[in-house]
Amino acid sequence: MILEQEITAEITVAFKEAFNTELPIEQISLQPTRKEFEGTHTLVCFPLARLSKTGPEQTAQQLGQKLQENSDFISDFNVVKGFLNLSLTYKAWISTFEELTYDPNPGQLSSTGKEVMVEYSSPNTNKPLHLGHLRNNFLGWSVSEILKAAGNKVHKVQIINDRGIHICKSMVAWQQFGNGETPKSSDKKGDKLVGDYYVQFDQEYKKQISELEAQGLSKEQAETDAPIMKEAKELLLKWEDKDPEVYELWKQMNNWVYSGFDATYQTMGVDFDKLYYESETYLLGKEEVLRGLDQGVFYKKEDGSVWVDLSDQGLDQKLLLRSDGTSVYMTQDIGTAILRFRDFPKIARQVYTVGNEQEYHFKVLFLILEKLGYKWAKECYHLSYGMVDLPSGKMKSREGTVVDADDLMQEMLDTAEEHTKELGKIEGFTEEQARELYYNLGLGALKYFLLKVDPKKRMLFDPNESIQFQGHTGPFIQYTHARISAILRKANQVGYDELGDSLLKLESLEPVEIGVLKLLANFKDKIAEAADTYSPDVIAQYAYDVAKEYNRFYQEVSIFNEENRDKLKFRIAFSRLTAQTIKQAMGLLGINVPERM
RNA sequence: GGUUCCGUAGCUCAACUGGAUAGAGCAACUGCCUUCUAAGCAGUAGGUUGAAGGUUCGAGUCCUUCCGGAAUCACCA
Repeated sequence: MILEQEITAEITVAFKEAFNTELPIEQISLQPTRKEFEGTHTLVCFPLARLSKTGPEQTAQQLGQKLQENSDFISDFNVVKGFLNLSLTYKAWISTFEELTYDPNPGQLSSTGKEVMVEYSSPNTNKPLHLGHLRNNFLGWSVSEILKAAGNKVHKVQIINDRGIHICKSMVAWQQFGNGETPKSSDKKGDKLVGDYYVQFDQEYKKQISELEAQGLSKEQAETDAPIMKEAKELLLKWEDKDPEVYELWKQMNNWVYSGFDATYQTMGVDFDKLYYESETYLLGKEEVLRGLDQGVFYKKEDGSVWVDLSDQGLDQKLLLRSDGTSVYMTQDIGTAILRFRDFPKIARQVYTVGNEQEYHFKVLFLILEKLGYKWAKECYHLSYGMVDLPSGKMKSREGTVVDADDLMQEMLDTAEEHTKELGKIEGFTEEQARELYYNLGLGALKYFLLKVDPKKRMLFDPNESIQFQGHTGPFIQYTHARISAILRKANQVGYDELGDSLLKLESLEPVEIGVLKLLANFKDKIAEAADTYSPDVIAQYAYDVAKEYNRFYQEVSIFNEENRDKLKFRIAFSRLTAQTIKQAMGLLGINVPERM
């Protein structure tokens, strides 16, 4: 990246000399040279033709000439149409390598001095986590790491929707059908147990509705009259009144869920710095809505419900408080946002990692916060990601097509084990090391699969076709790292792992080596790009490119059979730098890279 | 119906934000293990970028109109 700055600087100078005109830096579009042409960097000269007052091709030609004459690191050039392809001297590449190798903060951009909050996960406490949550968590966690690497201080948080009618449904079902079942007594994960009662509530509810309908009630009437639903609503009221018995049950069932979630989070390898609970923020949201009402930002309808009118923004009217004074989803989110900026007054940006089905909700939320007079409202950002679809379409719990997070992760571990054993690669592994490897490979494959895709886009997951371990996958990249590790172990044994003054004595580089170096030099740029666009897929693609290019080198060039000792030492140091870069890039995705596999 | 997003090889995804002959992986086919790990490497084949217009040196990318799909528009969360 420093390389590109230097090239850009040289171009500016050369342009002025050649055409006697200033070339504004933003006009310089430097891009990687396509592999069918000679060179590594390409300057697009079409836009420059206007300034140079000659054709694009001539511009490129003259500019190339000047660069070659004046620059001590541009060795050659060629022009194809308006494209100026530049080749750099091997010395330029060696000094690039040197810079990277002795970089005291590899993979870490200098501090921006900014604090960022990233919210992700935020599940309901009535259903176990599923495939969609996996994408959400991996994304949010990875974006957090990328933002850190880009020089920000990051707070990872989530809001837990622990309050509301949904949890009351599980409570009612448990009271009616549970016979005092606990996670311990049934040996079930707490979130699964509570989830089962939620399903049971739904079944019972439907049964009661059809019974009532059979008795001649209308559908709407049956839905409100069903005894089990009445009971759930009653429970919610009691909860709001802090009825001790109800509150106790609520707490107990939520705790079951939390311990179940914790186990899942641990397997996923994600964590949080702070948790927010809806039960602790919704009252603040209510206050804010009432304050807004006083200030005339909102208005009240005859039935007592409170609304905001966003028709001047091209949106509709939106309910903020029900006629009975209870809060809705939006109310809680208003409270949460405000509380967060109170807790962390310095945060410059708040990122909400939430599915794209809620785009409208967040648009409205941010507008409301602005109307309430919060200046930071424009710093709120909805990191909207696409759903994970199954071949049959959307996941539907009613149709039993939900892919459970725990099950899927376990399946990945099993597949990893199967593959590894098939390949006969666990010689000399202890039981524990083998298990660790299966975990790293299984989760690596899963995380890579979910993160390599542009977050904004919906993606497809076919449960019948297991996630690949070959090709453009996590294990491919992990494998490259393991191979390099083997080389480094050997180098350490044979004693060639010190670079010494070998770099000074090198007289050439292989094209593949330059290919890898060019990629390695891009790492920080990629981090910046990924941070700017909240896109772990940029890093995923990058790690793949590095691994792919290194494998080419590995195949073409021998390390330990190299007779020239300086070359040999360089290749080892070069391999080490590659491994380090792969490790860091994969680390940003939450993927561990093994030393052996 | 209004709004927003999407449509690229048989399948899953890219394309440096308007740049060269649209690239990878999987699946298919052909080579490469007595040499640092073949979860690898090299190659063949596969495309009218949903369609038609337009903008310009240049369009998968921007504009218009169609076609097809998704999300959203609740006193649900």
